[in-house]
Amino acid sequence: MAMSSRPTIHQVAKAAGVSISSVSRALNGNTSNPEMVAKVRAAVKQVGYVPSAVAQSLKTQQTGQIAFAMEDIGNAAYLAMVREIQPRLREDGYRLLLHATAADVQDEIDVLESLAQKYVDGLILCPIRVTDRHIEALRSPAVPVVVIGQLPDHVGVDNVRTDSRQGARLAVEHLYAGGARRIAFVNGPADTVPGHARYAGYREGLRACGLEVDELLVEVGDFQVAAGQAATERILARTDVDAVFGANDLIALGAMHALRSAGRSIPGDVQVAGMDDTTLAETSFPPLTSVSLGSRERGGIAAEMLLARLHGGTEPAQRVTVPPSLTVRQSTVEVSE
Amino acid sequence: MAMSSRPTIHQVAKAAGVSISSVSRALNGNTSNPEMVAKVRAAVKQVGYVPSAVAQSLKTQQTGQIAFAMEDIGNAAYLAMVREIQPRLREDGYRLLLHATAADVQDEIDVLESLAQKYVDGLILCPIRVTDRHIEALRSPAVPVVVIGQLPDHVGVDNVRTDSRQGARLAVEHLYAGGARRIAFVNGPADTVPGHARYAGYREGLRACGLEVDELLVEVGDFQVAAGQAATERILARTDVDAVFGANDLIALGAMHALRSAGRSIPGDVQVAGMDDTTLAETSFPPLTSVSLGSRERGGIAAEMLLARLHGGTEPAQRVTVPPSLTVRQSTVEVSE
DNA sequence: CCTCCGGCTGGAAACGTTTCCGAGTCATCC
DNA sequence: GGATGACTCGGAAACGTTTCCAGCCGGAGG
Repeated sequence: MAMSSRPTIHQVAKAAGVSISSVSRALNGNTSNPEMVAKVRAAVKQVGYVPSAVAQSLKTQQTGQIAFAMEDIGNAAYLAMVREIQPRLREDGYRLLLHATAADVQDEIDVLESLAQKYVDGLILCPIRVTDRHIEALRSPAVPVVVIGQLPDHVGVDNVRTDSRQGARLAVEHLYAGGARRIAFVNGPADTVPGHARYAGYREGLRACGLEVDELLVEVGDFQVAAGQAATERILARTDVDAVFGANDLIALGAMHALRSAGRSIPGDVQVAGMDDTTLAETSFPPLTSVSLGSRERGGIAAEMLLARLHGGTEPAQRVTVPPSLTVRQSTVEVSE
Repeated sequence: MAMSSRPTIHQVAKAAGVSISSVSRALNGNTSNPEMVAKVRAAVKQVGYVPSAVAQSLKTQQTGQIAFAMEDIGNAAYLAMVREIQPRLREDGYRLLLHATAADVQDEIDVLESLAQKYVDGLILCPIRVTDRHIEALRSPAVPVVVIGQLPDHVGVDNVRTDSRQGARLAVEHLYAGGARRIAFVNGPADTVPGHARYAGYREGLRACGLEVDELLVEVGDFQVAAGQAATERILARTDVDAVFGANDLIALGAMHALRSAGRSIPGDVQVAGMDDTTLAETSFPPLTSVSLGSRERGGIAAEMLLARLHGGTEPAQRVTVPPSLTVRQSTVEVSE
């Protein structure tokens, strides 16, 4: 168990009868002498040498690691990103470090500040809120950072975002087209960036359809199934609806449960739409119409941007916007034109 | 952007007018002189010093990182583990590294062998198959390893497992108690450890209930919704069933879709049960009865075991078995006794 | 034949810490 | 008052690599 410590490059050098510099060169392909390479290879195998990643990092100033920080990996949107990011990074030989911040601002700041420890070569960050302290910490990060999500214009950081406001509007318009006139909205916390944008999109969509905003139709909870269900029940208790738009798929799922319990059929009596287009939407009953915010795509793009920086890209900070799109399934009424 | 490199302990020493050893001591709490500490703190703030994690690692031989390797983070069972593991590790100051092996044996071996690079202090591994090469690589790992899943007895590695065979049996017996006599089974790949065990448990359960195994009732796909749906359709096309047991929740969800399409009510006409007791089971319609294999719990235990090793635990390899339990929801018939 | 040049090799200096060890300071105790 | 001890601090070695540099050798050219 407590083996003597692993062999170092010195033992290899001794076994091969050459200097450590020659071993290093042979292993890193900086030698043209095939004999030397063979000798070193043999010695490596003989002593069972594996280079120390830490020592290499110290010398080369690269760790081969990239961090991804988000609220909670349990959230399907972040999950989709991870599933896209990890393989891409791996392709380029990077390992992935996961930070779950639990939506704690201090945690996010900590992550940003700990970058100066240089334990990773780069960071992909999904802040749920953007505070002044975030902006301050993003001013000159110790390593390249890509932010996924909304960000004030003046922050000079690579950024990939979507337009969830526009997405919310799409959903509302679709529900309207399907015949809905009393469209309820169940939101997540209003003081989060997504919560704010989705609410704005909801109102915008109503206005575009010529409908008034009726606060009786709006409820807030968090971004979870139970909250969606409870919020929908509150709405049903006080007014009539013919559609419910959930600020994410979990909320919409909760809404479906509440509606079913109240004896409403979907989409016959009430249409339901969600947001994020996660696998939950595909597999729910009935399958849920959902606004796709391109999570996978955003993850992939963020990874590409970060890798480009790490490969020496030095152009000014980029910004990419992934447009939302609507995936229509059976929880809403589709109008063929 | 390309700032001059971050200040080192040397700049701090110079700024404070003391030696680097004093700086190190002051920062690590090995100094009793408060003046010295104050002076150093001030200098640190002044030059904006943050210690290099890499250099510290090299010197202390610890990285503060732990790896978790599993098939696919998209799998809800692994997700549950991660959500349990990450906060626990974080409590003790460890960062989490994620490896998704895509069920590739070579990948898993690579992870094990790369441990010799010492880029992490420990590993939690969820192998989907256990080959001789696994066992060989586990013989004397460079850092402590905890395996989640079945493992031959003679492998001297900390191990936390569940009894999915027993779990499958529980499900079958529950379906039988609810009145089912033709209980179909939709499995994942039979050559995986879970696939094998669950099939064995299914047969065992039937036998315990005095039922015969009818191969017409058994189908195999992979552990996904679509496969579960397709497999269920194949079964329905050739025989009658009054219950379907899916080898995981995704399969069971697919089965529910297939049954509904075929016009069967759940649980009236056909009962359905799944396995893993993921959030999907809670949120599906109707909520899915599912066998819990204690994923969260196993993750937590694995984390504890690993941390115990890292804190110097030197007792022989432990094995913990988490018993399966049944979570009954509306997709099956409960018999009150 | 001597010089110059190019290619390999080995020694040594980094990378940024922690920690061992010896030297110095000060107070205490005989 | 001098020796002894307890403490603190600075220098230097170490952790395991990569890479610069100088030296060596052989071959080619004058």
